[in-house]
Amino acid sequence: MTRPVTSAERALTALRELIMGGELAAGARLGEVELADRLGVSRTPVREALSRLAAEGLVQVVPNRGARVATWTVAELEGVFDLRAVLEPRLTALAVPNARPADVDELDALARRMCEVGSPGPGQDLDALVPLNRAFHDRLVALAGHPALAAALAAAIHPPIVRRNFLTYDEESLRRSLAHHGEIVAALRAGDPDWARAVMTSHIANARAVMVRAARLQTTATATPEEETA
Amino acid sequence: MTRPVTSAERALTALRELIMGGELAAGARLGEVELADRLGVSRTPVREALSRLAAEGLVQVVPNRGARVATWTVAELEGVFDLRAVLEPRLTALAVPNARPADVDELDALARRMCEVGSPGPGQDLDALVPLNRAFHDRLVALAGHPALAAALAAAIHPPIVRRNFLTYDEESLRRSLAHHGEIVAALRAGDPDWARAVMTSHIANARAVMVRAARLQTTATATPEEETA
DNA sequence: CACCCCTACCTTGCATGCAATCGAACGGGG
DNA sequence: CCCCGTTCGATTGCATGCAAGGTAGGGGTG
Repeated sequence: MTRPVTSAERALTALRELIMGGELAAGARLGEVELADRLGVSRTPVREALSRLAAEGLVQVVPNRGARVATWTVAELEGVFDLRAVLEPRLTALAVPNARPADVDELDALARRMCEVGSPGPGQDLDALVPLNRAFHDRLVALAGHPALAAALAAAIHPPIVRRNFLTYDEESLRRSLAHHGEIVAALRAGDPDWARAVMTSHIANARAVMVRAARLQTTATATPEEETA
Repeated sequence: MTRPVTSAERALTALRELIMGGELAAGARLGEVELADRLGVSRTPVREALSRLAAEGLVQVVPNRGARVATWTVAELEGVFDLRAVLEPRLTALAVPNARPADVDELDALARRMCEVGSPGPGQDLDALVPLNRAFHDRLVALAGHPALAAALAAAIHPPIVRRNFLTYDEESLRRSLAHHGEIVAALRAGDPDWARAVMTSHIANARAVMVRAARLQTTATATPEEETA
């Protein structure tokens, strides 16, 4: 997570944010000059960013025909959650013996903060939840100390990632999800890998149910393919 | 597997081959101009290829300081095999219901061919084994019909992939490995996912033992860090 | 003699220009 | 009226030029 200093990296992160944030709709055309203007750089770093995003699976590039924001089907989304259901519990269990008290405290803080901004009431801010959630899971991934597993997870998740994640959670599922984070912290503190693994399994299953339902709604809602550039 | 038509794609595949084939040693410096000359293109497609290879994990890029062929430790290699031990058996089991007789025949042909060129004797050709093995596993991945799992696997494996894979197999392990391919074909024909999964689990465990041993030998042999460009 | 600084070269990073390719609109023929 | 060939426009793909940053080597000083 180094500060992007080169133009290419800025373009990369900016584009990622644009796509993940939903500002560039799925299937939207990504013209090089247009993006270059928008980001204030030349086409070269934009091309590099598009290339890397294509490798990540966030955009699809057809030679001589430009790039588009990647789309995914409900089946693909379900596949991703199948995979998360296998990998993330393992990863969580691996994190348990590596978690030092300071690490657990950090995760605890994140979990509590998520409960604050995620609970219904005046302080609710669902947009703030997304980065907190990423921070929580990233921290957990780092604790597992398993680069290959992390790479596999990143490769599988990046594409259909939780685009505008928590906006699709119903209240009950969201409460469950937030509770899971707290329970994972508890399992870490207890040093119980099996417990942590089980909670994460529930966590993914819960998320899966939410996302699949949302995807179904979305695809039926936008049955007519839309064509927009921004 | 489309024929690379653009220079960037040719550079990408060429570089991959160069690295995977061992012509570019791990840690070797990858100068843009040098590679451009070597591949007969300009620096632009080379840069793009390096970028994408960095995303794949085959090379490491430090801003303003160029790219090097990625190196990996024994621990990382073990991590990769941990992951394969989880993912590939699942994937194999998924392939079972999707495998049509024609597909099984194709895999059967590959397995038999591998036995031919892999068995000790006058016809032995270990170099020919590598592409056959890749074809076999790729075919299996395709049959599973699980893009996310395939992406995760590719992300995890690509880096420390089977570089000059079978050269490190001792005779007994190689025989086991070849037998596994045949047995997987049998499990597919029988339509038994559990059988297929079990064989693949053994297959990965066997490969793991071989690769880890080879990596240990190699790292102790080249204890002094070498610095070479080609 | 060791350490530090300064300079010069090399490499990367980015912008821009030109050629090739693709898509679409237009006109002609069936 | 519909279909096909052709031309024009737009966009990508690649090469090259220039500037910024980094590294290595040499000279000077403590």
